[in-house]
Amino acid sequence: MQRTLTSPDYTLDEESIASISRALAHPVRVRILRLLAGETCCFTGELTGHISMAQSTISQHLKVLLDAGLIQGQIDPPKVKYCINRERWGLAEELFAGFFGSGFGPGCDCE
Amino acid sequence: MQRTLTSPDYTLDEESIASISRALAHPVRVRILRLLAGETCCFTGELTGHISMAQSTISQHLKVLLDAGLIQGQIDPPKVKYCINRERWGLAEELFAGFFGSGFGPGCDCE
DNA sequence: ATTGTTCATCGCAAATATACGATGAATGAG
DNA sequence: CTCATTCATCGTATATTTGCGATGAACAAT
Repeated sequence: MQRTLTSPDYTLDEESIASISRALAHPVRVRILRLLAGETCCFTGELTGHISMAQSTISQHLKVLLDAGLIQGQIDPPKVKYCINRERWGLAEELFAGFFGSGFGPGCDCE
Repeated sequence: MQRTLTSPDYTLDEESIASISRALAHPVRVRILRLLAGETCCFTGELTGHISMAQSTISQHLKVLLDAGLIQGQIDPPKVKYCINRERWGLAEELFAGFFGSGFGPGCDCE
């Protein structure tokens, strides 16, 4: 499937926001990030106990978060410890704050 | 396709973040929101000029943003004027700020 | 009534996402 | 070496997303 008819000229910011959003687009991934960021940071496969999904499915979701750069893994045999990628996390925070915080044009007379 | 094996017990916040994220998960929708939020309030037709996608495709993306509540439409025959739904926009801003701003657990010793 | 403009919706095709069980790889324990 | 544990990956099935052209609905102007 092609993405557009002609030009795919998206801003880096636009691509980044879309990319991070795709990673956040499933509630279970939001849940995982919450667990990692909030409570007991640096979890392992204890996620499997907290989430009631097949282990393979959770692993897939972790991969999505990894690919988005939002988390990082660290092998600690025979387990793997995951935690938030603070750098990327902070970048995401700024990106979204800037996006949602963008002002409204002066001529908006809707509603 | 089933969503989970057993419990779908997601928080309202988790669902909301996932839902809004799905709407932001395509760069062209981020672009559209930027145009609506930043510049002036737009008619659909002006978007057609700015985006180089089939009119039907743009209309579909607008529908996604509408369903997510991020924008609102106002008919002004024969055109339709779209603009940001400020209320929802502000709520999204808070949601994401709270999410990304959530602190890290004291025990994070990763990396 | 007919035409033109603007936008939404339908129908199709292809790509992605989601979930699961089964299997494979890596490692520590015995 | 063999076994158990932990996690990733493969293969499969189904659902959703994305894109387009074609068509439909609403309305203003003629």
